[in-house]
Amino acid sequence: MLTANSTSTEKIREKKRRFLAREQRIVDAALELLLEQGIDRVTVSSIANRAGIGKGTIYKHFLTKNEIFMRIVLDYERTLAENLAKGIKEASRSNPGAAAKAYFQSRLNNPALDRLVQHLEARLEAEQEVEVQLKELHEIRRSNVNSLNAMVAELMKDGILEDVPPHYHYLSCWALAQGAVDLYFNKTLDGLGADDKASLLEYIAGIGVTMGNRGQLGN
Amino acid sequence: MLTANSTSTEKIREKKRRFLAREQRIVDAALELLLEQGIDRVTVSSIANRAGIGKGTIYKHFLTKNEIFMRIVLDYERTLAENLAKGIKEASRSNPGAAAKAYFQSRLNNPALDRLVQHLEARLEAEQEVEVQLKELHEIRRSNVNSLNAMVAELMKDGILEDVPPHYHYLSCWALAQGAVDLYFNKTLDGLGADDKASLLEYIAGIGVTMGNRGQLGN
Amino acid sequence: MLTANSTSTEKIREKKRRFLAREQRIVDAALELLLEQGIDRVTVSSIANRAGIGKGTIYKHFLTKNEIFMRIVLDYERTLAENLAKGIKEASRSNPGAAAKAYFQSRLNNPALDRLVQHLEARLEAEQEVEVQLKELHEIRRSNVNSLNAMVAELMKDGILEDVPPHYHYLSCWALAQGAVDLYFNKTLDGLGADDKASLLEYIAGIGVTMGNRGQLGN
Amino acid sequence: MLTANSTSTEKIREKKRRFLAREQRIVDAALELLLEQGIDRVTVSSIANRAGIGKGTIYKHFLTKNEIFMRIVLDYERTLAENLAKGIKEASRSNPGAAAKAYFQSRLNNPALDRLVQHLEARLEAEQEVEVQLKELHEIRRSNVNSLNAMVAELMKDGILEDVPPHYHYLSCWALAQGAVDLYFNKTLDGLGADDKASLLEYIAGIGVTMGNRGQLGN
DNA sequence: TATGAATGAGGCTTCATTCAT
DNA sequence: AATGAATGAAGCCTCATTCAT
Repeated sequence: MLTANSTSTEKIREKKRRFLAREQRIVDAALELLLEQGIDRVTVSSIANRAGIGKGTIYKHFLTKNEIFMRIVLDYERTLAENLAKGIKEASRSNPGAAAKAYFQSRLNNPALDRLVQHLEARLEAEQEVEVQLKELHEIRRSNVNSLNAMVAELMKDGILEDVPPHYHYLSCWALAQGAVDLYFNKTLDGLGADDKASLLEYIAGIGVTMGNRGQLGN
Repeated sequence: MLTANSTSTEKIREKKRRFLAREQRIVDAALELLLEQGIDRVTVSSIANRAGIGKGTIYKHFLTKNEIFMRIVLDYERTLAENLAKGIKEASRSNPGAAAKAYFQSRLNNPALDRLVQHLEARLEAEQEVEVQLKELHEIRRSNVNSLNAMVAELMKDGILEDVPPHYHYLSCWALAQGAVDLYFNKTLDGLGADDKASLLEYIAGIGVTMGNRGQLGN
Repeated sequence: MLTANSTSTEKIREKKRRFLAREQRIVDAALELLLEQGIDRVTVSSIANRAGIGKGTIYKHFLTKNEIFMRIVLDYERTLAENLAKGIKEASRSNPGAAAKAYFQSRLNNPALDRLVQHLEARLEAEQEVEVQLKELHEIRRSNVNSLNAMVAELMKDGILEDVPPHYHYLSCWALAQGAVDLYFNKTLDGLGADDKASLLEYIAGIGVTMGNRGQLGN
Repeated sequence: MLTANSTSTEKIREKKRRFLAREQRIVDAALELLLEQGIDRVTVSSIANRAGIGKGTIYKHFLTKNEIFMRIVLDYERTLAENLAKGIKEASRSNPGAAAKAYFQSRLNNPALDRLVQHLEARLEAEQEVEVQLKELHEIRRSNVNSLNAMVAELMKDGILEDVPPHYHYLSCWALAQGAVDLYFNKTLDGLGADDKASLLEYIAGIGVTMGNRGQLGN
C-alpha cells in the first residue's frame, strides 16, 4: 500500500513538474521570439512552433496571448525586486550606494530584455484582460518602494543623502536606468564600439549610484 | 497673359498651400488620436475621420500608415533639435548648462508626447517601409551630436566638465530625460500628486543639468 | 449648377441603392445557405462566397454574423406582421377567421423558412450582441398582440368566440402553426406524398381557423 | 469452481452495472447542462466535469458528442412512446381522448425538456454520424403511428372522430403539442404570469384532446 | 482629385477528439 | 480501465491598402 501510494504521489508530482516545465518552455519561446523579432511579429502560432507544441496547448497554460506577455513582465519584475532587496540589505553608511548599484546591475545586465519588458508593459497597461496581473505588478513595486523609502530615510538621517523627499532619490535612479536602457538601443549610437558602449553604461551607472549624495560635496 | 499667368501661378500655389494644410491636418489628427487612445487603437479610418477627410485621401499624402507615424517622430525630433541648437548657442563659461536645460525643457514640457514618440520609434525601427525616414532621423541626431561634441569639448577645455569622452555627457543627459518621461507615466507613481510629480521632474532635470560638472567635485 | 447638383444627388442615391442591394444580396445568400445546409454549416466565408463578395465586405453591413441571422428573423417577422394586419382588417362578423387564415397562410406558405426562423431565433435569444434587435422583434410581436386583443375582444362581444382571455385564442393559433411547421419537416412523415402533406397542413389550418369558435357549436 | 465461477460472473455483472450507471451519469450531466446553459454552451469537458469523470472516459461510452445528444433524444422519445401506448390502451368509446391526453401530458409536463429535445433533433438530423440512431428514432415513431392508426380507425368506425385519413388526427395533435411547447418559451409571453401560462397550456391541451371530434360538430 | 466600399491576409481562440500513461 | 494533456482544424473578425467612380 505504502509503495503504491508513494508511487502515485510521485507520478502526480512528476506530472506537475512536466506541466510547469512546459509552461516555462512556452514563456521561454515567447521571450526568444520577442527579442528576436519584435513584439508585433510574435504570434501565438509562432510561439507554439518555437516551443515545439501545438497551438491549442498554449491555451491550457494561458488564457490569452497577453497573459504570456504579462507573465514575462512579472517574472522580470520579481527578479528585479529580489536583486533590489539584496542591495537594500547591503546598503549602509560604509556602502550607501549598494541598492542603487544592485538596481543598475540588474537592469543593465541585459538591456534588451529590460527594454522589451518596458514595451510589453506599455502595451499591456490598457488591456483589461490582464488587469489582475497589472495590479500584482504594481504591488511588487509598491513593496519595493516601501523598502527603499525606509533605506533612504536612514541614509538621509545619517547625512549621506540630500534631504529631499525619499522617493526622489530612487526614482531618479530608476529614471536614469530606464533611460540608459533606451540609450543602449538607440540607433544613433551604432557608431560606437561595444567597448565604448559598455563604458558609457558604466559611467551612467556611476552617476546613478552617487547622484543625490551629500558625500560628493562634503568631506 | 501675364495676369493670367500670375493668376495661374497663384492658383497652383494656393493648391499647394491647401495640400500642405491638409497634410498637417492628417498629422495633427493622428497625433491627437495617438495621445487619446494609444498606438494600437488608432486606425487609418479613425485618422481620416478625425481629419475630416476620406480614407483614400490619406494615401495621396502618405504611402503607408507607418509613414504618418514616422512623420510625427521626425517632426518631434526636428523641434527638439532646434531647441537644442538654441541651447548650445547660449551655452558658455557663465552658463554651461544652457544646452542641457534646453534639452530637458523641450522633452519634459510635454511628457506624454515624448513618450508617445519613443514608442512610435520603437515600433518603426524594424519596418523597412520607413527605412529612408529612419535614416533621416538618425541624420538629425548625428548633426546634433556634432554640435554637442564641439560644445562639450569647449567646456572641458575650460575645465567645467569632467574629462570623459564628450558624448558621455550628453548621452547621460539624454538617458536621464528618457527615463524621466517613462517615470512620469509609471502607474506606480499614481499615488503622487501632480505637484509632487512636477517637483520630481524638476529635481531630475536639475541632476541632468549639473551631472558631470567638475564644479560638484572640485568645489 | 442645377444639373450638376441633381447629378450629384442622383449619384448619391445610386450609391445608396447599390449599397442596399448588396446588403440584400448578403441576406439572400445567407438565407439560401441556411436553408440548403443548416445553421451550423453556414460560415461568414461561405456567405461571402455565395454573395460573390469578399469576407470583409460583410462587416461593412453587419457587425457580426449573428446580426445577419437576426436580420433574417426580423424581416420574416415584419412580413408576418403585415400579413396579419391585413387579415385583422378583413376580420368581421361575416368572416371571423380572416386573421387566423392570414396568419396560417403566411407561415405555412414556406414552412422551411418558418422553421429556419424559429431555430435562428432560438439560437439568438441568448446572445447579447443582438439584444437590441431582439427587443425590436418583441416589439413587433407586442404590437401584433395588441391588434389581436382588440379584434378578438370584438368577436367575443359578438358571441362568435368562446369567452376566454383574448390571447388564448391567437396563442393557440400560433402554437398550432408553429407545430404544423415542425410537423412538416418531421422525418417520420417522409412516407407521405407531397399532396397528402399539403392536405394535412390544410386540415390543420382549418382547425386553427375555427378552433375556439362558438359558431361551430351554436350557430 | 462453481463458487469461483459464480463470483466471477457476479463481478462481471457488477462491472456492467457500474458501467451502465456511469453512462447514465453522463447522460444526466449532459441533460442538466443543456437545460441550464443551452446547446451551444455545452462542451464535452463540461459534461465530464459535471458527471465527475474524465473527459476521455466519455469516449468509452459514446463515439462522439452528438451521440450523447442523440441518446437524450431517443430516451425522451421512448418515454413518450410508453406513455402514449398506455393512453392508447385506455382509449375507448367512453374515453376517446385518452391517447391525446396522455400525449399532451407527457410533452407539456416538462416543456423545457421537450423543447430541448426538439432542438437537439433539429441539429442532429443532418449529421451522418448518428444516422443509425436517427433511423431508430423514426422506427419508434413509426411504431407509434401504427398503433395510433389502428386506434383512430376504431374511433372513426364508431363515429366518434371525423372521417379524415387517420394520421390527420394524431398529427394535428402532435403539431399542437409541439407548438404549445414553443409558445411556452416565447419571450413575447414573458408578460404573462406563471398561472396564466399554465391555464393557457391547459386550454390548448383541451383543444388538442377534442379537436377532430365529431361531437363538436354534431352536438 | 477625393472618396469610401471592397478586399482578404492573418491573428486569436475554441473545442471535439486522440492517445500515452 | 480511466485520465486529461495535447492537438490542430476551423471559425470569426480587423484593418491596411486598393481602385473604380
